[in-house]
Amino acid sequence: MPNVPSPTVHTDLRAHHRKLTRPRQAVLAIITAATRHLTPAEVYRQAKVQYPHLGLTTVYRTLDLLVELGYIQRIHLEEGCHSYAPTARPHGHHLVCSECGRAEEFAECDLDTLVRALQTRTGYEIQVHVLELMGRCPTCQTKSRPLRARKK
Amino acid sequence: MPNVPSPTVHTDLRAHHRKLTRPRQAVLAIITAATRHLTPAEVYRQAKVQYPHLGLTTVYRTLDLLVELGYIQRIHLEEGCHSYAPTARPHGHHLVCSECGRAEEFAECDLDTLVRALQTRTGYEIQVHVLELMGRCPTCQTKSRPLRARKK
DNA sequence: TCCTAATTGAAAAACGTTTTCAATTACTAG
DNA sequence: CTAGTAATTGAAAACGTTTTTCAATTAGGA
Repeated sequence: MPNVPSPTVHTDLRAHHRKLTRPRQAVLAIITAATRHLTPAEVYRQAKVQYPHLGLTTVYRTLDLLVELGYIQRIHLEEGCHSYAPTARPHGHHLVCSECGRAEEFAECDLDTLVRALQTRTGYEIQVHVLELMGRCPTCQTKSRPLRARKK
Repeated sequence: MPNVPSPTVHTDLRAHHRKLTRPRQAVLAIITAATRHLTPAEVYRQAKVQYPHLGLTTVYRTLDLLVELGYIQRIHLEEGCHSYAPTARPHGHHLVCSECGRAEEFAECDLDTLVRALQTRTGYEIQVHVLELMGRCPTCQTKSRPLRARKK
């Protein structure tokens, strides 16, 4: 049962003189239903099932569009930057293990106070923040501390 | 006045059977003196002044090495992922204007509570945090506000 | 139903990054 | 100080990802 695009998306698109095409529906269905962040290539592969004629170029363009409209957000990971995730889940920050690359996601970030103070002091209008934490995950802590962890 | 590599780096390298070569010295001088994050390409351009024969490949390799040794850290920004910044200066955070690229630096960041909570919850040993804020600086705010900033 | 602007996909170009490899270089042992 | 060796180098090529180009197609308002 293919995901029916929410009426809101439809309306939003119309408001911007954009069209709700079949390729877009396919991309939308995949990315909004995603339980984890997906790379454009992953979205492409999955959305092709629903609409086999889909082109990769269109996936990129649609993801851009959805970010613009605020339906999804672009996130940055250590390995192969640039994944996308539905905005529904309020914005995820990441805690990344610097040894094995494993990552945990967390939502809370108590930056409002800081952001407000900085806005006042600098006059900037702060729109986005990127917060990344790095450390060693429990598993890597148990392994002997690696003197020379060479990446293959 | 070319930056003399700190004796510590020298020692660290020797301990790992690595060499302190001229190309590495050039990269080291640039990245450790950087007042803001630099992309590999920027490091390349700047380090070439000191050592014109430098190759881009070597810049990538040296940056990797310095991250491994903990002298610099890789950070992720919205535009053109992957920049590097010296770890030395205990964390300077940046507030970057997304229009003109101007950046302010700030030191305070009240993440201790968050960090402690996350350590408890996830079992990670959190070592580093990167916090970047983006917005519009006062000057750019006075310029016409872009209703639909289309990326060129 | 027609018209037009928006959208599409394929191919090619443009990135940023990594790999390969023969030549060079810095350190170490003698 | 010199020779030997392993680490390092840069150019070129390979790579994967993202963007651009462009003619053909399509959705939705008139």
